[in-house]
Amino acid sequence: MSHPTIFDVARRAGVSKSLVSMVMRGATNVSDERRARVIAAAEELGYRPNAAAQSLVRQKSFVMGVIVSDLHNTFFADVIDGIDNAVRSVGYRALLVSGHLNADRETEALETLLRLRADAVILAGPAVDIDDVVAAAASVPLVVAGAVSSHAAIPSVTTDDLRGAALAVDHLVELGHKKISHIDGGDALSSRLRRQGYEAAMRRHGLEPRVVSGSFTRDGGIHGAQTLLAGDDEPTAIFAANDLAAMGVLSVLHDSGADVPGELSVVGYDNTAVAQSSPIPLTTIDQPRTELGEVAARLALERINDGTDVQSVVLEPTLVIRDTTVTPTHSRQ
Amino acid sequence: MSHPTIFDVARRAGVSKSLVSMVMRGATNVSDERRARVIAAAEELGYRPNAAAQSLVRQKSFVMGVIVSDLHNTFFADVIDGIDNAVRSVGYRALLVSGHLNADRETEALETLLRLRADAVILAGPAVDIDDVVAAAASVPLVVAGAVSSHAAIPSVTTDDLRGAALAVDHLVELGHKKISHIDGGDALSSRLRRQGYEAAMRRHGLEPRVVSGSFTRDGGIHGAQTLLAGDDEPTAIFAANDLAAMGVLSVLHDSGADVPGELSVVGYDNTAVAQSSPIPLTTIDQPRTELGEVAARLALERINDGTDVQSVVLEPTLVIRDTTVTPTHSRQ
DNA sequence: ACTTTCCCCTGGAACGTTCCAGGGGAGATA
DNA sequence: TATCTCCCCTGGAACGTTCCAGGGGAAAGT
Repeated sequence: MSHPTIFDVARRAGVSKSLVSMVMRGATNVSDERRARVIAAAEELGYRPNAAAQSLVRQKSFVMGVIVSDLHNTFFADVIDGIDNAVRSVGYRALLVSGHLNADRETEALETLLRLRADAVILAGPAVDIDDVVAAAASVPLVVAGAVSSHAAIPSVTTDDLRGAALAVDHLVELGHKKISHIDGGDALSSRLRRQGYEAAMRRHGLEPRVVSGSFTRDGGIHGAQTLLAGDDEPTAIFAANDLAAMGVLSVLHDSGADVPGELSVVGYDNTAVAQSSPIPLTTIDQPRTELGEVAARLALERINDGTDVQSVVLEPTLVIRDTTVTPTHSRQ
Repeated sequence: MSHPTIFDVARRAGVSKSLVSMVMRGATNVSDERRARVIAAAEELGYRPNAAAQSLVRQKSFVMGVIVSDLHNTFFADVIDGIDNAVRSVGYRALLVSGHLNADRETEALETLLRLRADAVILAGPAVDIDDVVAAAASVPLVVAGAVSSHAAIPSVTTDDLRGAALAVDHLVELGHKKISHIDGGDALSSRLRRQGYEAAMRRHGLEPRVVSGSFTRDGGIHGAQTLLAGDDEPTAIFAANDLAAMGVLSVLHDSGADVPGELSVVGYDNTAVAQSSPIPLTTIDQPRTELGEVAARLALERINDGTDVQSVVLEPTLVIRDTTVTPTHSRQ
């Protein structure tokens, strides 16, 4: 049950602990014969270096701590893939702690990672008040991924929500739509940006924006769609705050017998799994999630290595055209 | 940037390192005055105990390692919630490593956790060949969650797929369906069990089972549904291997203009987010995911504490009735 | 034959904790 | 006054590594 140490290996191989250490770290100035003996002994005993002891003496853990605000959101799965890739290639390991969408739990997660002496910490979509985190940032490089950091000392990597909303509007306008309504996502920062992007793009096209309030949930989409259908000036296209809300819109349209996309086009945001697996695959805005993680990891690694401050990064979203958007039918136009 | 140690705190508080250690661990036999001084000093310096050093000397890390086979699958998000809850309440921390649905990466993840000297490891839905893991099980308690372990030395926690399939069939039969087809999920163990459960339940009701091959993906559902619709004996209900496949079925039915659930009822499996957020919310079989994690964590903790071997556990699935299943229309019956 | 060089190896100190044996001093007891 | 308790505190050893200074011996140079 208990773990063999470097001494156990040394004894079995008939060499000193130092020689075992050298072999394990791949030093070159070791005779082939001794090296083979050490490797054999280590194998036989099932020896594994104790990372805690290594971390202590090396003053470095080669651990990239990652706090995942919400594991239920597959958005972060891709971000983590990106982090993991970037980090593995330079000999680091990504260790994840779940934040459970809860500020206290995130603070706790950060504490755990700091005690473990992670060399840097990436906050993936933090819900925690960033000010609580700033103090910690004094002892470890910190990077925020997928949310804007409100604090200058903490760099963040995000995508451009203003631009994403413009992409959606441009696409619909190009198809010939003029009456394009937006169901917004509430008070969250990214919701505000998407709304502003929508409004600006509409005006740029000489169209009148029309926003109804909603949320980042299926129900938000349902309410928004109901409001829009009840009005006397039905739109020909709806741009929802995210995919979940778009699914709500689709369900209202399905129940009311409206034909999608024949009568009404729908665009979501985020390109989540539901957008793909929906009965009618959803046109949506994609964020480069994996890249988001990769860039965040790179920033963090840079800060570990030279300690210099790094800039925040904003990445470009893209449009993914699927089956919920077409040219509006003439009768409705 | 660098972290203060127990000595820094001791110097600032004017006491010995041992006293600081005692205060940090909440020992009672310390005078109030000294305790206050130590706490103040620790606070001022931003002192955080070094978990690596603690782990070394205590010969215990209070880390529960978790290998998550697939972060993109929200199934595991709930499992992890369960693990985290169970583990936190006894002073442990769950540290996650992503397996990226890849046997090599999982082996690597296990290696990482073993080097960190996690006190136990939970494999959540492992894709790795369990035999590769058995050797590791000699040095650390191991528990498999959400998949059946083929090895006696490694206990597992799963839900009863045979029973889940029976639940689906019973529900449809109760509604009056007789022609119930199953689109299976391929070769995976759980797919086989669901198919067997379906077949057994059908025979129990005196009905003839009809299985078409598919997979655990949207495409699998699409192909299966196309096969069924092309045949001359259309079913009145389809039981898909999982929710994703069911979404594929729904999309084929949507395209062909078939009314769901009026003409055809559909049942999925897993109760994933798509089941809820689908335009027509999906009737499906739910696995007690959180409980799965909790039980796995409890088994692991038991093995840490008394080292005795523990039994595998099988939990009960439940039926979640939503909008894709109704009594078949007379004309079709 | 003596020194130098080089290769391969070794022991000791250090990393930041915990825990244990023991010590100083105040108050109680004789 | 001398002894005993008890409370609070301290220093040292240990945990499993890495890294450094240095050592032994063979080969090479003088």
